[in-house]
Amino acid sequence: MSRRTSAPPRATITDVAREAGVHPSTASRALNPDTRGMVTEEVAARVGQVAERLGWRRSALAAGLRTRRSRIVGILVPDLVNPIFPPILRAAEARLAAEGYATLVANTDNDLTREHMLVARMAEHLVDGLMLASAAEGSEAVALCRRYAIPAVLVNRRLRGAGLSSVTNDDVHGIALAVAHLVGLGHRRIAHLAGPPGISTAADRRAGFRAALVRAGLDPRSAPIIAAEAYSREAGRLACARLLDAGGITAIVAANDMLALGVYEEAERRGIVVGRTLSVTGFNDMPFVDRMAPPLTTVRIQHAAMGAEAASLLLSAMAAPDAPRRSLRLRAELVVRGSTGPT
Amino acid sequence: MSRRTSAPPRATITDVAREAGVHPSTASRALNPDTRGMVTEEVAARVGQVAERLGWRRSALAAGLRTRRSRIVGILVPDLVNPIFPPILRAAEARLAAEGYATLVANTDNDLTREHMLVARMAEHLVDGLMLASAAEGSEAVALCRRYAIPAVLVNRRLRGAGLSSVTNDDVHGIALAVAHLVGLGHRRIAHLAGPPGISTAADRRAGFRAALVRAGLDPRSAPIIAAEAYSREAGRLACARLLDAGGITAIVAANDMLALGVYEEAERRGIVVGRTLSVTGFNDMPFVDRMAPPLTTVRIQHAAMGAEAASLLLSAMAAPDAPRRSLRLRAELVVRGSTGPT
DNA sequence: GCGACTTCTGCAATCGTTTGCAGACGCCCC
DNA sequence: GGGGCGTCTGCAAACGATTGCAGAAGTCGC
Repeated sequence: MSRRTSAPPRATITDVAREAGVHPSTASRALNPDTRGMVTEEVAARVGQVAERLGWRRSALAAGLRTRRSRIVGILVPDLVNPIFPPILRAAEARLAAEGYATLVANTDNDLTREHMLVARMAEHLVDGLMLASAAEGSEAVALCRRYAIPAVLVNRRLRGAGLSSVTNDDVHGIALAVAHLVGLGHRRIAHLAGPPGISTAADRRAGFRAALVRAGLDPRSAPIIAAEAYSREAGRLACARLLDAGGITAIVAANDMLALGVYEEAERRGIVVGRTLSVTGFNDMPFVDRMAPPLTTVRIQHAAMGAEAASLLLSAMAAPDAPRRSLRLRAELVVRGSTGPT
Repeated sequence: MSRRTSAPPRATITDVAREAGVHPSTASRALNPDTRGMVTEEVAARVGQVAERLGWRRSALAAGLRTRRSRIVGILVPDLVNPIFPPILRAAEARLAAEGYATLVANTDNDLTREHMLVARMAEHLVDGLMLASAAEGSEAVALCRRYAIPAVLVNRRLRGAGLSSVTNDDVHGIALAVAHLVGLGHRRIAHLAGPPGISTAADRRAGFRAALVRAGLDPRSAPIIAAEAYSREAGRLACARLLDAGGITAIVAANDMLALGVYEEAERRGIVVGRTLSVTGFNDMPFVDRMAPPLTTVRIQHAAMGAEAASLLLSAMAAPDAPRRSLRLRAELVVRGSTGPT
């Protein structure tokens, strides 16, 4: 409203053209790397210099309006504060920035209404692509992308029938590593502290857990599985309490480091020594879990690679919207520390 | 280039106008909350319905081109993976989103060239404002903002003579809390593990350290101060090694939790028990430092408030570019845990 | 020396909104 | 009944770039 504009009017491409003695269209061609070849070397140089001297900067708005490409991509995360997202975002942003894209970031709070609004807003800004790190079941984000014809990829989560490329961890394999490790230590009564329902990582890890037990010759039906309400410390603690109340277990495979920390807390309350009386494994290898007491045995995933690959997938999808979808699964590895020990 | 457009052409305001039997300008007024009052109730309703039916979405590009406002703000951070930034970003994004702004995020890597390029890119996108969480000395970001007439605020760092609003922690007071705590425990030979030079937080905390010693009646000249090369674990460990080599100290006030963790590591290597033989304090209260071994005594800062306040300041600056600058200092509090003990 | 061909530049339309200006219309009051 | 005023809507010109088309040179070969 009240933008008291004392702003020095920015130079436009028309100014540059006039100053360089050429037509704006020629200036445009000279200034755009892709079309520079269409003008004489000499003209290109002259226009370039004038542009430099006048401090000209392309207006992404005007260019985007004409070309219908904003050179912006959006990234939706549930909650940036969750430590697994920053590395993903950082890697993705780096990759995209290298290709000349700016990155719009927004938090959905796992709130579908909010998510809807944010996707719509991004559509208004004509984002060239969307990276969805939030998609839970019930999300309309995918449908909206289709409606607005915005290329999109999923990261960290899959979604059935979304018809989108995705990059995820090999959760099944990762959990199998944890289970095999515990079995190797002699554990037979192993429980699973699962993630909240409706989230693909939770489902995959739960399935991986059962499969791994079977492979180890154990009966999955006798292995307790309890789902936490959320991927949070407190939810983990509560679920753990139920697990311990049932009794009889010597190890817990948590779906997540955050949940594993909940286990630490409940164990502390009960005077149980993690790593001795009770073995615990996490998932993600968040920063600093190597300095917990005890250091957490966990499954390390490739955060940065996930972001970078997702960015690549998105770039492909933007370049060729009709190309077939691809799903990448990134290898996970077990990091053995002090929270697991022989039974 | 090859966007094989099978895209269903989006409805424009002209389509809506035609369908509603009014002129595009009227439709524009009806669809814009600020100008809705200029048209009849009845027209507004009709246009609104048609827009809804046609699935019309305002093109932020076209609107921005005309109004010279993009409704986008940019946020520059050095490194999103540094745990203090996510909460700041999250709070800022929430506040800005509520006001209808989208948020462009980019990492500078503390690389001035990169920073320059990113600010330029954001200027191309005609951001309405910029939040700089990265500004170190020597940064041209501030100058660029002035040149491009982009309202900006600093967050977490100050910059002399920048002439910008800023929101920071009360570092001096925060460090004083840590020092007073240690002195209260009987420590007299206290060292400071300072942050890298050229960064305002490092300078403020260093100054706070000296001032606090004086206030406690100790001689600051006999208190060793060594600066780490960076705010990182490894840099902290190296600087700590030099501190311990010099000998004679019973406590270390680290400028940062990350540096404090470096102290943990070096202490471990030397068989020193943190919390007993050596007391250590951090700064920031990053997630999970409460579960370190030992739990870290540290100064808690108001991350979220910082982001929210910075967003507010930026909103003010955008609304009234010529209004006077304001500097907020947020109160810090000491959280006593296991890493400090009586000498 | 002329036609065909290539290479470079200019012309003008276009992307989708917003907004100053002015006209139309209805109403009130003298 | 007419002048004045207020309210609503239409007109057209921006905003700053891109691009299909066409014309102007210049080149080459015969």
